[in-house]
Amino acid sequence: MKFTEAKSKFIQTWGALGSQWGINKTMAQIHALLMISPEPLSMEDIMEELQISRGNTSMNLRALMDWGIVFKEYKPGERKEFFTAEGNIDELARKIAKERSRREIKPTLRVLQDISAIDGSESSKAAHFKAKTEELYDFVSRADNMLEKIIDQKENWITKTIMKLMG
Amino acid sequence: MKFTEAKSKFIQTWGALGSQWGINKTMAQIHALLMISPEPLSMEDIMEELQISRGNTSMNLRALMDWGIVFKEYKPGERKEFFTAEGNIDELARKIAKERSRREIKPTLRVLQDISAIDGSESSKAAHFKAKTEELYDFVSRADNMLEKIIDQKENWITKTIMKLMG
DNA sequence: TAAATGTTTCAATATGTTTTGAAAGTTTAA
DNA sequence: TTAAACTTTCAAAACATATTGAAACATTTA
Repeated sequence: MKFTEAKSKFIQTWGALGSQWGINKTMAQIHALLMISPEPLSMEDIMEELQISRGNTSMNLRALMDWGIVFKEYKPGERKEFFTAEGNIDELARKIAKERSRREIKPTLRVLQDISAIDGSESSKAAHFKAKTEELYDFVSRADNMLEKIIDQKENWITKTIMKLMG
Repeated sequence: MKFTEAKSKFIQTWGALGSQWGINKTMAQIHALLMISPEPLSMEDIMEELQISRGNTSMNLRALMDWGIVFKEYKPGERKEFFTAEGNIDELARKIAKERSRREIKPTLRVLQDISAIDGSESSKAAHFKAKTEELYDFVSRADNMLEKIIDQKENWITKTIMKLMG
């Protein structure tokens, strides 16, 4: 396979993966492009490379910066803004895990806690509901704790975690 | 909060969570409904409760059965088919993790392996690309292994994993 | 066998999301 | 201060995905 082909395949694959995980395609593609670029890229570069509009590029760069996985850079003598992706993959994964926990798991836990507070003696259906949602709360909350434990092992967390699990 | 309100809130929340994770809303809602129902439900029951069409119900029930987290049941004397959700939450999580690994992580690994096989000596850009995709392959493959290790601890895997991580 | 009961399929439609591009906004340099 | 260089915003348009519902299909019972 040629470099250009491999590059395009990588960007497409990363984009498709993003969609499956609720991240929009362009956002994932911009991230892919920045990740494999040895040099910071300008907005123009990105637009040109991915053939997308200025507005689209701008909005998705902002979203990536909100996630903390893309950074703005200034080059001396250049008025344009340049962008780079988090280069360390461990760090990248930690940031994504943290954000998803904050944006999705934590709010879900709050809802589960709220609704499992209903009166279970009202009916047997209510009792079953209460039991199930409590069980779910318990599970999700443990899973979230586990996630935190794993990603809090600053360096080389994947390797460290596997080691501990094998012991 | 009243039972009916709590129930509807649960179904809505589960549906929204599903969308964020690339699972369609109705599919997640049907699953939520079955999960909190003490009795198996018929297609009619589901249509009525969620106010959705027969076709939609049928397709999403099939998808849930493909995932192995909803089962078809027959009641003696009844001609209709009834449906139940996997009742054990640990088992539910294991099945979902397994399926996502199979459907998404494994194919991504194959692509990463393919594209990181390019000739890196062609240019410094190609070299950087090769290095990055190799690094990514390495990481994703370790993460997938970790996931497998975690979910292979049949019972109470969440608790077991936390214990090991604390030691 | 035909009628009744039930399920699946799929083209058309509705709904939801992303993308565009031009206008408005911002910053810099002279 | 004004013009030039650049970025952001947002309504409209394009695109993608989910949903409907009626017809086709399957199974059971009489």
